[in-house]
Amino acid sequence: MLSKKTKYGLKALCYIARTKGDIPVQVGEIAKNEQIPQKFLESILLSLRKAGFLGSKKGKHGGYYLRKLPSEIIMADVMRILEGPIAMVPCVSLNFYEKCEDCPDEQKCSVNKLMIQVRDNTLQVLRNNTLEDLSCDN
Amino acid sequence: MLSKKTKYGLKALCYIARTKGDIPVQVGEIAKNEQIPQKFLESILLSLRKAGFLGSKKGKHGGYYLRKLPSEIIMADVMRILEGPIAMVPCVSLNFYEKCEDCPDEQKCSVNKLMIQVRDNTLQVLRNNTLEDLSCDN
DNA sequence: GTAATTCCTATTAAATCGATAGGAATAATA
DNA sequence: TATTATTCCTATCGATTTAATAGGAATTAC
Repeated sequence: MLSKKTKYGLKALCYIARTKGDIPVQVGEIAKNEQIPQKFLESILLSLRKAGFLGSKKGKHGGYYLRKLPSEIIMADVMRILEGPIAMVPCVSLNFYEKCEDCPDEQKCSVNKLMIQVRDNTLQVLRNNTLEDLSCDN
Repeated sequence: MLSKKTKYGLKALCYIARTKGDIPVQVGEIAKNEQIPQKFLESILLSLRKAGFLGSKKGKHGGYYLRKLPSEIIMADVMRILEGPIAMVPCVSLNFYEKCEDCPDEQKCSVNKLMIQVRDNTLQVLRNNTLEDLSCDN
């Protein structure tokens, strides 16, 4: 299941993407319009900023803005920051690989084989979708 | 992330599938060979039995056996029993649909659109893989 | 210097997951 | 019939994760 963090984060990115203004978008405004707990959203946008997707301006009239074009923000990358590994088991994760302690031989593990397929298909979708594709204009 | 329940369940199904004998396979044997807590495994096999994948025999020399051919046991169905919904959000789940309380219009929700694609691609894999395909023979 | 905002850390509350406990029901067999 | 071995069932516990809240420091506009 998708965490609320990820869901909120994606919605916030969309919100920012469709705000065509010069001034940064404030957390309070997003929280209000997207019905997201403000303090929670603060921490989410902070991590998106640290990951390089967002820039911020502090103080009065501060807020967040995109640091790249929506078409350059790949969903796979966003998901990895917000949700963590895309793979369903660490032993098939490309970016968060970990060996399973209970599995003597990964090559022969049936679960491993299946989850590699799932991962590849999920990745295909997430790599081909950018923030622009989410049609945030509605 | 895949729950241990699902992982254990899949491994147990494989174990049973590759046991070519007339007598049912006992929980204790599977637990020992696959390094799964026995009591936990009991409850997992019980749910797989209730879902119709396994049959059981009680009492001495009892155990579990497959009720279908491995080639007839679809991974998507097993996953739904063990792991729950395949979709990452309830609003795009085919078998466990639920409306998002925070989303005014599903048709226009950007997260919804993305997750439908992820679901479809995941389903394609899980529907095309059966217990037989997990190559449990190794 | 005041108000408004991001930034940071800590804490709490709730939910879920993984595992355990204890025993009832059932069946084989000596 | 008694004993043993197994599935079956319910309840609970502990740990972890998730979602949300709290409080205030740092920064900036005016």
